[in-house]
Amino acid sequence: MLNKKQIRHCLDAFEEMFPEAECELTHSNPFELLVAVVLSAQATDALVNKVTPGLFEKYKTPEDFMAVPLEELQDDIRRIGLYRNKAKNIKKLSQTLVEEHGGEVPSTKKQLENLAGVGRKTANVVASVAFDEPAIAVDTHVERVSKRLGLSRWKDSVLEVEKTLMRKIPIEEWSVTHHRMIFFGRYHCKAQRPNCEECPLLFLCREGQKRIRKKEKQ
DNA sequence: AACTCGGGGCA
DNA sequence: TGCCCAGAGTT
Repeated sequence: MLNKKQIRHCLDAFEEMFPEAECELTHSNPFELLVAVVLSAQATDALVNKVTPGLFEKYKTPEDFMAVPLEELQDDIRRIGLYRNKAKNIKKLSQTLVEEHGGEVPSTKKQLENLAGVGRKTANVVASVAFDEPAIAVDTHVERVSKRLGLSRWKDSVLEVEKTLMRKIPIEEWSVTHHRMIFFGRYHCKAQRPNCEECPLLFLCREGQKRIRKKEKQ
């Protein structure tokens, strides 16, 4: 596991590589963000962004989602994948918003996690992006990057990764770091072919050095 | 912890 | 073709 100085190196490198990193899901209010994040599970942002503009043109409020027949909503989001469950969840979630939150999106992680189709990751993203609550949403990118760099241990669960990052990163940097790590993971420290040769963090990355050695042997 | 849902993108 | 993707819910 990295020490404090090494962690600072990581945060600085993330900033230098992806200073403008931010949530890429197109949305103009918390409700649209919530729906977009629910839809984005196991799908790419690019794909979700192709569907949501038209979707939000048609559905503007939780009531709109409640009113439409399930089959019609499923058809509207078919291209995204996992659409059967997602359509059900969005209808159910909309009903909960209306019945328990006055039609508004709640701002706390706990309230968000109680909504259908919203797990810890989605709750963290919405709380952080829409309401500026301190949170680190651990998706596959953040998890992979954390483990490769040694910001967390290999055998850590997703929850343990989140808790470790929260412990090691200053709270005022949680949000930016979250987004920068996602960009770092998607464009640089990729799951399949990480670009270790051109990585500014190779000097402190055991996984990267291991990969380099392996490549040199071949 | 493992399994399922699932179409799209990419090699 | 085969494999992976900004996960959540159930068993």
